[in-house]
Amino acid sequence: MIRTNKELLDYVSKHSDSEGISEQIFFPSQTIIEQGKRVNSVCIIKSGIAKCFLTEENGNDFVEEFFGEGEIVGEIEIINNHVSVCAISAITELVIYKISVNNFKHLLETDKLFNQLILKALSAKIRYKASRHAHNQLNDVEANLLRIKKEFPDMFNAIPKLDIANYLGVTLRSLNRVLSDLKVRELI
Amino acid sequence: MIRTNKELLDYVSKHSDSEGISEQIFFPSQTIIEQGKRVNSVCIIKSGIAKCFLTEENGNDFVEEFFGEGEIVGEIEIINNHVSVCAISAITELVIYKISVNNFKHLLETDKLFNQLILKALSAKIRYKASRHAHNQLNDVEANLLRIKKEFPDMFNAIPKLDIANYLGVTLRSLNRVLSDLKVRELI
DNA sequence: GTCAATAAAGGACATTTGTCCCAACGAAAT
DNA sequence: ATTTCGTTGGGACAAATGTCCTTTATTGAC
Repeated sequence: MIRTNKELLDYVSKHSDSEGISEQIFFPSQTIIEQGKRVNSVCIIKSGIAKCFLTEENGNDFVEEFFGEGEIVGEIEIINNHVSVCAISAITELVIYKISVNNFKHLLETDKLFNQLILKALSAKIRYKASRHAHNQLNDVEANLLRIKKEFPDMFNAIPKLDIANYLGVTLRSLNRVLSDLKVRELI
Repeated sequence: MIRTNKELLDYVSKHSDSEGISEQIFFPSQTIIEQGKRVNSVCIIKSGIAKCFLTEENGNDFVEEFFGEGEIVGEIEIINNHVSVCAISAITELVIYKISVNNFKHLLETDKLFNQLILKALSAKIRYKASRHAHNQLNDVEANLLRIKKEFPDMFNAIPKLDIANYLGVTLRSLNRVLSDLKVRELI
């Protein structure tokens, strides 16, 4: 449920003393990337949890993913030269490695290992999006909830309920209903 | 609604006389890639429409995307060295360019332009998956249907209804209900 | 030509989820 | 101390979607 990318984190922390990589701290609820805006650097999470989400015209949010250590954000926008489709904001306190656009492009072109790590990171994102959304669409809230709870039993202590509801694509009311029902049936 | 990638198609057709690229024809309902199996070549669609879908344990299908000219399949599995999460099958008659695993890896490492085209193709897949699934989760069937109908007005003549229902993540019954309701209200 | 399999259409009812409320609690600000 | 606001919890009802079943064409296999 919380995506990580250890290989990429290892690479970046080994190169973190280089000139092109800096560190930055964000506090809970701070925004790292805004939806619909141009991205001016790529970020890799050193520690903490962030949410990647999308706000629809009607004001509803959908949480695409929760990102943990080693996950990268902003790379898609730079590769495709587009504004961001999603917003990224900190859930816990967050430490990130920041790479400028030019540095990122330069690494991608000159560093074979980095290029491969990015290809792998993109492929991994597609894989888990595919299976996650298929599950989400094909099962009811209870099944989806039990599934993520299994992956991350402590989620309710780490992530606000509204974010979890938005990750499941349902209202907070529905999440609460399913939760209290599971408690009655002693399944949770 | 039907994804295409003109840039990639141009590249591949220019190189299609090289030794590493062959052509192959598939007929409607034939399988190009099986779910859960190792992939032994990358395919780029020259013409026709294919569906990329995932079958859950309960037997239900979810259609991830419809692929048209220039879309690539199998690259994710090779980059991440995994079995396929999805299956690919032909909806119309299909002509594909086939690149062997080794040739694909070789191109990725030695041809800067090809490398960039693959990075872009992966990023594009993530972008449209993100916005598509957010819409799907946050709106009802009617809204989702009208949205794809706008993109591809002729879809019901090109794609079986069950596939469209599985793309929307609902049952055929629900799709029919919405359709007849729209007809009554003369919105379709 | 016949038969099985597949696609399409929809009735009737059950279940799931959303909407609109109201209420309690705790954290942070004044 | 009071106020405000975000978070949590849930009742009552409405709306959306699923399940199960029946029917009608159509196509392809034999």
